[in-house]
Amino acid sequence: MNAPRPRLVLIDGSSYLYRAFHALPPLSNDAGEPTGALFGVVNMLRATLKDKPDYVAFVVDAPGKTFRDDLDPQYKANRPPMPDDLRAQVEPMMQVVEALGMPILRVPGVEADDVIGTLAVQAATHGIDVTISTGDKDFAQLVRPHIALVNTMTGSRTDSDEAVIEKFGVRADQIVDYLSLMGDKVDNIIGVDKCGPKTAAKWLDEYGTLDGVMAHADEVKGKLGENLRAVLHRLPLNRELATIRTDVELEQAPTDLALRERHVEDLKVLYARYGFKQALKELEGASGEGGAGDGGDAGGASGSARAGGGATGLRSTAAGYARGSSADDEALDPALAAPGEYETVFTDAQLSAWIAKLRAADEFAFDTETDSLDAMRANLVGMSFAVTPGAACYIPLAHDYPGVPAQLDRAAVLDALRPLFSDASKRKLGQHGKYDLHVLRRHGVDVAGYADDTMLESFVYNATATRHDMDSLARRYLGYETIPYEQVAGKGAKSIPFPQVAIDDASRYAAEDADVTLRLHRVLAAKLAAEPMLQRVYREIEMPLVPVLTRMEATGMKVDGDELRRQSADLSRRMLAAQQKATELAGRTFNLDSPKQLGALLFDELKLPVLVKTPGGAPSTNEEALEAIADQHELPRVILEYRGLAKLRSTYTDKLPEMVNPDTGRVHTSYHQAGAATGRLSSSDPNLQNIPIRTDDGRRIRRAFVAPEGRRIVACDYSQIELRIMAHLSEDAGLLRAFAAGADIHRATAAEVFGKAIDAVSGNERRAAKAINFGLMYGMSAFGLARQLGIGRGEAQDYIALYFDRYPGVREFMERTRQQARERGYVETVFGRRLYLDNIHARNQGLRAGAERAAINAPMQGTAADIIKRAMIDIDGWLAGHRERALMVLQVHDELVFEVEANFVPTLLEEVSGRMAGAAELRVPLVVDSGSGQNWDEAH
DNA sequence: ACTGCTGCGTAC
DNA sequence: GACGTACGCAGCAGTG
Repeated sequence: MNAPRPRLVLIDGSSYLYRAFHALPPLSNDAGEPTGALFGVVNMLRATLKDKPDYVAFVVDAPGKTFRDDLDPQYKANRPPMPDDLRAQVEPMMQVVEALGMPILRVPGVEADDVIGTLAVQAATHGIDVTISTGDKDFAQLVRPHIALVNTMTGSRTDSDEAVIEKFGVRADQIVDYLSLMGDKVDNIIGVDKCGPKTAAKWLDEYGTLDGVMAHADEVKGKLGENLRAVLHRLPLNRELATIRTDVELEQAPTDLALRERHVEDLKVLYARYGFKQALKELEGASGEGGAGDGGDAGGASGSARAGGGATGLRSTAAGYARGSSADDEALDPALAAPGEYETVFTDAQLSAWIAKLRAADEFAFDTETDSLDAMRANLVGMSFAVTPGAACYIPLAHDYPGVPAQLDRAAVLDALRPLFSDASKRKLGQHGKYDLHVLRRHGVDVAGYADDTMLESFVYNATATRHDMDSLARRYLGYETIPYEQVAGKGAKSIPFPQVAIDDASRYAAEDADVTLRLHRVLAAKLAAEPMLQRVYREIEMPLVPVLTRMEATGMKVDGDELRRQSADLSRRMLAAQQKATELAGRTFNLDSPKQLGALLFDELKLPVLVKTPGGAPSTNEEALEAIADQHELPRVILEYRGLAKLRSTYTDKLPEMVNPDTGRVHTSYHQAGAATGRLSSSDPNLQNIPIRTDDGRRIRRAFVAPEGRRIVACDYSQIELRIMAHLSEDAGLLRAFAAGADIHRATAAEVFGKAIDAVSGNERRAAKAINFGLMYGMSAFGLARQLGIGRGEAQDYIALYFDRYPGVREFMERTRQQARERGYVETVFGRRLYLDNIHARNQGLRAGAERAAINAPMQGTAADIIKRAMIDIDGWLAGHRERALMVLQVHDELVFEVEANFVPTLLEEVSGRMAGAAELRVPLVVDSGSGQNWDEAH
């Protein structure tokens, strides 16, 4: 054997201090000095010294700038100052390190990482075995022969390429590229939005290096692909920032770092002072295992209040930007990005002057600032206005902090503004104005003439760009960087409510909102004007829908909270029974909610076969997987039972009662008008578009959506609307005939495909036909159909071939749609709404196939969305004369729900059905089914 | 304590 | 790899 190589341990001091601080409870000594982090670090140091390294260094950052700061002024710009409780532990830590006899390295102008990197490489090339002791994954890039990482907090050791691959999914030489893709929040390195370890590893596996990923960026589909392309230009900089230098000038060589004699007396004093009993005992020659210090106070619970201090709805969501559409490659006008001049209105004279300006204009932009993101609870804190680009004002109304300047009276200001807001001929414009309409309405101001909304302009112009918040739009269409909300109000737990934001800061932020909205409108209105069909979708569908949705949200729906709580109790009881049964069957306890633990139990311990994998490659425990092994063990069935119950309770019966607004006693969902690229609405807080209906337990939840005394719930839904649209678009003779005859479309399809008379179709055949019908609309393959029906792939292929044989128009329609997507880069709905497909020409087969499936689905899903939106606008207009008797309360894609006076039900059914059916003239009739009852379940 | 990702499941 | 569009829950790993 060779002589043992000498060993060098390089300790990443800052990393351990911070990690120990976060990982350990906030311990303190008898004098009340914080000691948690110190305790962690000291234990780590003692463990390190037990192995008796030949050389050792404790490396920490020196204050001052480094080359990374020069590369990127934003580097580490987000870092909050060190918490006081941690700062207090730094000096004691250095004293302990010193007393232990460890050399301390703190090199001005060089980050600790680079000191460690340089020493490690030098030592390794001079016959020394190096261990880097750190909790920071970035160091994985240094792993190579004779350089290993160890994390003594977790006990993990990474000492080979295999170990790096096992941990990160990439080789050590790919780590820098991997980090560049993910970015680093704490260092303020902007990576690819939504790209985490899995995605980064997948891309690097596929394309080898960062350069490879960048070269193939146009093949990556979906939002991730957009996000990747958006930050492409930054990635080389990220690589530089993430690369640990191994060539900096240092005064010390590795061999200068011999461990010195420890200073026992100093250590005794320090250990005693901070209460490290175990360490003290060891020092005094005794030994023993045991208690790791007295527990201090446990970390205090924090409020779970939603992030307050919201401004304009989407405005305050996180940044992150998407590439502009394929339709707007023009250069941006630099004048658009110039800073604005803003005025804060404190006096009546200033207010009068601004009102005069607003009166003189045809159109103005406005925005509200509030103390909550929830429009149904938010209080008005200030308002801003803009009439000409670059000039805006902010009127503070309810800022409240010590020394706050006198502000105008809120009620008086609103009274003065009311005539402007109620004048429908005065065009108002906003960004996500539905939010502001709610706020003003709740403060006694009804807005008429809400004429333009930049979020909706952007959505109609290019729905593929996923973000339509103001910050993203300003960046994309103006080249303008807005002031982030976090900059004025802080972020997360440290954020302050908007009323406490200094008026000066609030003014810059809020006035900018109105100014930028106006600038954006100028740009986007011109773009839309150049596309007459899109212009119509915007003018005739999206804008008129805004007040309709506002009314529906404001109305809300009555929910019987007590009924839901009873259901929760019942579900809990049954969950407990399932859990006990599962424990019995497993022979041990485990967390039924943890797919990881469940997978280990089923597939490792019980050795059940893995028939389904997750997209991440792990054995799946989803419903399909559990069904597949349910005949081999009792446990999977019990898990399925538990899952079903847990889902209902956690998502619905527990949560919905919490969401009842105390002022109205109802739940007020938010509809997101720019939510789904196809033009559908989405619903959140709570999402009322995914309330269960398929199982009996699920459907019970709908019984809690009730009508008040004397009223009924009425539900009207389109029958098979997307298939009817497919018939319309494909003009397939067979499909048109079936719908014209009013046939049960799945049964009719089965009769055609299986060559039988309508009456001879079996239940199973109808089920298969239904799967084909739906599958086709989603672009499903034979493989998918086979899986869905549990049949062979060949058989599934036969069904599909037979289908296309009987309905050749459908095949042609699908080919035509793909063709159009390829030629023009987009597909459109019957009403001209467009969806761009960024990946339709991707070289990557999977991405391209995905884009083709989306292309086939979008015209049908989108046309259905257009139709029901038109119906809603029409119905809302009719309901204007009947507000006391009937309210439109919900939309669920192909269904509208109303709350109606009992004696008005027949009228409403007739009117609504007629207006829904008449919302479009297609080659097939639109059929509407409806029902009524005391609750939403009965109405079906 | 907080964030983001993963796995899963609900709707149309 | 294999079915389109959403929202949201719990677990979990990572994090100065």
